[in-house]
Formats: sequence, C-alpha cells, structure tokens
Amino acid sequence: MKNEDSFFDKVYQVVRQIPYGRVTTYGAIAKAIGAARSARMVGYAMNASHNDKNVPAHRVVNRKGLLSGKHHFGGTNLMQQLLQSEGVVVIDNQVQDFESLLWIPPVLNDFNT
DNA sequence: ACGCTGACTCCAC
DNA sequence: GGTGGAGCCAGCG
Repeated sequence: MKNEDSFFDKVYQVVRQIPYGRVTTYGAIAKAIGAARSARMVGYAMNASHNDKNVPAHRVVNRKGLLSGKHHFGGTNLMQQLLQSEGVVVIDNQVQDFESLLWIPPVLNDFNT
C-alpha cells in the first residue's frame, strides 16, 4: 500500500530523491506528484518538512533558481551555504547555471506500479 | 466551522 | 516586453 497518504509525504519523498549537488523546482516536484498547479503546496510542505525531516529543502528553489525559502532556513545564508557546500554556485540567493543543475524528479508512482 | 495565508506558477492585459 | 491578477490545495487562526 502506499505510504504517502498525505500530499506532503509525496513531496517529501520526491525531494529526498534529489541527488547531491543538484537542485529542483517546486513546479517540477508538483508535477511529479501529480499537482502541477499546486506548486505552492510543495513549498508549504517543505516548511513542515524542513522542521526535522530528512528533506533537503535547500535543494529546492523556485522557477528562477532563486532561494525563495532561504529566509525560512533560519534567517541566514544557511540555505545558500548548504548548496555551495554541495558544489552548487549560488550568488545573491540565485543558483548559477541553474538550468544545468536543475534535476527533474520522476513521476511518483502510486505505490509500485 | 469559516476564512486566510502561503518557500509558486502561469496566463492575461 | 513588463506588470498584475488569478489559480491551486492544505494547514492553521
């Protein structure tokens, strides 16, 4: 059975699949979970996840590659530093070469095909 | 129980 | 080409 009964859990699973040194967008995740129009919920879910889950929310940026949620990461450059630690060049809260680092997550299967 | 907000995105003017 | 508004869904006051 599927474990991701909650919309948020779906997001968590997808975000956790983001490879090292890679970034993705809310829209990409939203589409992966079947909610392309609910990108806001993706970010919202992250807020609940970053709290303590093992979800690399710092790898999730907005459509422009901007660290929109950095402000919620503790109020410091934590998010930017984390990305740079992974080899991602971030300048002024914006991911450089964002398109190249952009990683599109696969569509989340309902539970196993 | 009702309504608002929210780490976004897209469409229209 | 730039700016503004509407849409989506779920948690929270």
